[in-house]
Amino acid sequence: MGTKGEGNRQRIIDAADNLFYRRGYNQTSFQDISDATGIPRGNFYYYFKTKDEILDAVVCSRITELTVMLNQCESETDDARERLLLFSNMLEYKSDDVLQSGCPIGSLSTELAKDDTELQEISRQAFVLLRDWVKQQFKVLGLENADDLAMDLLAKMQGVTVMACAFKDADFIRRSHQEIKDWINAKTLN
Amino acid sequence: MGTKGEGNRQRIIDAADNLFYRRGYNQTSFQDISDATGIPRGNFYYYFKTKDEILDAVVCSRITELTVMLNQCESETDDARERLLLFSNMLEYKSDDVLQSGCPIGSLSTELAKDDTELQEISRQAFVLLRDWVKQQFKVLGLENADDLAMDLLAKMQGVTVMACAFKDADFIRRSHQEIKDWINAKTLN
DNA sequence: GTCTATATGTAGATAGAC
DNA sequence: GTCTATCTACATATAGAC
Repeated sequence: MGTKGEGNRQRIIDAADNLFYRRGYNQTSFQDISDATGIPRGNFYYYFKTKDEILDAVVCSRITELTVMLNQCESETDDARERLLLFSNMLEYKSDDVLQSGCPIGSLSTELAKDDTELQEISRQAFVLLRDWVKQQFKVLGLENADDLAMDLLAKMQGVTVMACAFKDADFIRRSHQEIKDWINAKTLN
Repeated sequence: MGTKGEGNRQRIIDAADNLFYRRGYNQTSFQDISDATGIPRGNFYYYFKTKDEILDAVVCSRITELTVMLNQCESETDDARERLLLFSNMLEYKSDDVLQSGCPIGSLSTELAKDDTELQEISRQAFVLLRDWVKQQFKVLGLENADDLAMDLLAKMQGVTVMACAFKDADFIRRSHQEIKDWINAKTLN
């Protein structure tokens, strides 16, 4: 029992995840999610009481995916510096999506900052995860200001994303990614 | 003739400008603008045929304001390096607004990237103005890669804005602003 | 669990009186 | 130029049959 239901629940989350990224949270309607999944609108309320709850589930899903991605970075190398370089690769790896829709986490946070405060707090959880992980890598490398460096790295990546998306400039992503890798090396190589 | 009308037109633009920034373009309704101005909804269509036209007028208005601000930077000093430093001050000067709603230009561009392509092109005009002006300052200082440096500076400011807004962190703005000023000096002082 | 029908509100846009 | 009334579409959400 419940297997079919949980399958549908996940399909709703996956479709919403994609639509929230490509069109934005406020611009995504239940009809859009219904069209993408084939599941009728009214059925959503069996799984989620409100649209906010779908957002919450989407952010949880993203956090799970990010955790998997960060674990892969950790399993690929024991060197925290190399882990940070792998993490920064995401920028160029997701280049096409970034140019079209920006950063899934950054753009959601920016959008929800203009709505109710509670909604932005939900979206912030994903940033907290990344910030803590990056901080931990700098910490392992013996750097005192690990949290500041974590904020700096995330800010660099967000800034590149915003400008590259605004100007649809893939070359800027490539060039900036290289500069970010140089910065990571400069900070962590002694 | 027309004087009262143009006054109302500007009041609509100013209210829309503020609301587009604080709530976002898509989340701002004609009713919101009506409430803010006291001008009835239906009246808007005398001045603008569509909501898109209001957006266009708002972006034009912002470009005018930015031009004034950039002219002030130019009139304050003949040194392009100092002009860039003055420009970067905007980040800290508008700190409260940035924490609450992000960057008016960056957040609008990010939002409209998820709508129709034409809308984002409208919002991009403001970024083009800033990019060209910053580029010109670097150029005057004899730097070869002036356009790259302009993109780098804008990306830095956008990144700081996104992260500071996400974490509501005024200290991060202050610290990052100092680092940006150091970067400008490092690039332009020989 | 699934789906249809519908309630209720509000969006952008229009028509036409004044 | 100004304002009211209204159109059509679509939003979130609910009720209840199956």
